[in-house]
Amino acid sequence: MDEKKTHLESTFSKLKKREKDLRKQIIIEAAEKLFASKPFHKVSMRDIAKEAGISASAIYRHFPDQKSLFLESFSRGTLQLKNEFDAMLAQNKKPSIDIFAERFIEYFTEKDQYFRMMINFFLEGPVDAEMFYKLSDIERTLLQQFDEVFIRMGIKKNVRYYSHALFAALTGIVAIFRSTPDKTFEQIMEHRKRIARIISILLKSAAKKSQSLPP
Amino acid sequence: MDEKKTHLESTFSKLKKREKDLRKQIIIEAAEKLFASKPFHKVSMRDIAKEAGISASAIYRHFPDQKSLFLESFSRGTLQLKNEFDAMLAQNKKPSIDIFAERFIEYFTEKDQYFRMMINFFLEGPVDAEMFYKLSDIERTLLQQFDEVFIRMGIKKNVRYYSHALFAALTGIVAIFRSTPDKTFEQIMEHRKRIARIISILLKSAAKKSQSLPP
DNA sequence: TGTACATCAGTGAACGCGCGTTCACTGATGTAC
DNA sequence: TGTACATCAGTGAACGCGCGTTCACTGATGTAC
Repeated sequence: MDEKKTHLESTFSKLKKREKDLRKQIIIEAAEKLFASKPFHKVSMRDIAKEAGISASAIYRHFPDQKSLFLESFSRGTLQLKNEFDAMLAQNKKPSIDIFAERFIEYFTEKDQYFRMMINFFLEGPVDAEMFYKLSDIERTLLQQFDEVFIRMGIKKNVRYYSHALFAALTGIVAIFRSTPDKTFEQIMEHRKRIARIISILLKSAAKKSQSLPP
Repeated sequence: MDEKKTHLESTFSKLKKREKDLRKQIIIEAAEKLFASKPFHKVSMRDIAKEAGISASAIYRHFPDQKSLFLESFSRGTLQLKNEFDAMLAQNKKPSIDIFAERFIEYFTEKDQYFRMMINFFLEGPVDAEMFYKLSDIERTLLQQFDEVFIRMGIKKNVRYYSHALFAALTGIVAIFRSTPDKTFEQIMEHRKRIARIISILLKSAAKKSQSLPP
């Protein structure tokens, strides 16, 4: 009886929690939509409220402040790529670095908001310690996944340098080749992938050489 | 007599022009100093005025608005690198791409303000047509200089792709590897150069292969 | 079943702030006669 | 040499605006007895 009551209570509070999460999700999705159309530091709480169909003050029932909202949006956004890379690593014993590079490009070309956020955090420094840890964590995770691919390709020395070179090059590619009035989304995507392929092929051939060298 | 008068007038007005330019320079240097310490969109006209030792409204005697001031600061800043690259190209018939890559890293590591500005313009889009042309011009010039180096190294096909790959990689390197409390300026510089060297060596070896292939 | 109370998402007005820019003005310097 | 006028860098107050956030309040829903 007592047990049953606890059980009911717990499912009930779970439902409530889920509802609350859904409300948060609506706000985050509104923010995300706006981030896609303008620089994220120009997205105001009033903008987000309007997009979500609520008043600005209501947002504060769900997020302590603007910074937390932005950060949560960003970490939800990038978590997905991390998960995809994990799945790719689990599925394929010896994956090629090409497909990781290509997926990176695809992902951040489609979710440009998050890319711009990432660069902004890099360039302007994180606002506080919490942000710093969360961002460092995301970066570290991506680099470790690249490391893993290079290790499985047989590289034994200086794996970190390969990962750094790849990560930097991919980031630069997305930063530089951007849509202009005379280029379509598809053309940008294609060009980014082409340049990314050049880099990953070069890194792969370097990796093969390093592999055949004596330890 | 008439001629002499004209001559005098012209040197006089030249003097006045120089004075005016010096005043502008003082304001730009004040802005530049502030850009080094915080995100440039957080640098206010009042900040700049205070740093320059004048009132905010006085700035408007020299620049029509904030955007023009920022743009002028940026284009003066990047012009220097363009000139250095021109000199390097004039001095050496067959320069190596390494030294261009290294100089790029050095330059933007020392003048991080301009790097952050450049990235910002890329990511958030130029404010108006004038800005767009000025920025496109700077980018095009840098790419052409890289093209020239690759051409002199003997590459005949797809030169543009090499330049794009290099430019993107270098940009990514400066964007990603940044100072943290536990890393000194020298360590950052060293790491950036190391990763840049990996990229430029890989591109160089690819260039050599492409050179030895039949046309 | 009915009543008093608690909880909490949401509202709209307001606060306080910093911003880019404008405006009327001052004072120094140069120019015309 | 003296006087009236023009030019222009610079000043400090003010304007108008948008921002993040707070506050007193409402109304719906659940809880206790």
